[in-house]
Amino acid sequence: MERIAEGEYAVMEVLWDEAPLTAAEVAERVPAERGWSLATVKTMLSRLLAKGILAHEQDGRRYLYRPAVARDAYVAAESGRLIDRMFGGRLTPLVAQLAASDRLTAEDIAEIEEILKGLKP
Amino acid sequence: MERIAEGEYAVMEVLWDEAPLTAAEVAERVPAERGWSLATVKTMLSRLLAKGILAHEQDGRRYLYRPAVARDAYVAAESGRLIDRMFGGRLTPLVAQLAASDRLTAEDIAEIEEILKGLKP
DNA sequence: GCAGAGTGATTACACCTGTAATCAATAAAG
DNA sequence: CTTTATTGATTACAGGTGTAATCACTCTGC
Repeated sequence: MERIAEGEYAVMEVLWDEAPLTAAEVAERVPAERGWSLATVKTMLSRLLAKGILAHEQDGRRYLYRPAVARDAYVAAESGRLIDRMFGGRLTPLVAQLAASDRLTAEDIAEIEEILKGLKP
Repeated sequence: MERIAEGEYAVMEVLWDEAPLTAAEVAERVPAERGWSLATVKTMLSRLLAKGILAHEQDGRRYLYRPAVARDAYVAAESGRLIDRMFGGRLTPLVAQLAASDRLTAEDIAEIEEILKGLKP
């Protein structure tokens, strides 16, 4: 699966949330902090199309864009890449790392334990 | 903290493992799959120096390179970025995601439970 | 002393990314 | 019909990255 650049990811967030949308609708929904022009959004859409991350269908004179890659699938791939690169492919050291850096609240811990319990046969 | 590009990361792995090293020594230790020339390694070293990720000390006619950023600190920062971007800053959905994608062995689960237990007051 | 090997510095170049502007076609408004 | 607004396509351009080659020194071995 092709990588999604940081900026492109902002566009995908929009379309994963709601699709299909026109270019203009996507531009409206991109977080305002980006301060993007419509032109910039259109560039992102073209690149995502070229990468096969988006698909589009004709709607009169314009296109409707929709994700061609599920968010879950992408997020799983990207997390896997990070874990492979930094933790030798193992999740345990990541958890240890985050634990050691105080990023886990008591609530997080409880939730994670819950998830893990559900995995045991 | 400046980002470390994918290729640069391979150089950092070497130096986090053993330092200080000369450019030639780093080149020897970079994974052979990369197929890098010495020149390429030197470029990486220069860029990492410019970014302040590496430091160097003179050793006669050449330099000895050593990390200026601890591996743990970098890995924590980078993991945090991913988690912020993809999981709204929460670790729980990451674990859920990985759990759902079959990346956790029974052993992993046990280890993570062990870690979490150690965190509880 | 001179030729060759090793070293950092400088330069190169294509591709990706962020951030658009411009263009050509067409639909909408008047 | 003619002007205007929309829309996708094409082009632009600087900065980062992968992947080096070349240059200018300077030790080392003869």
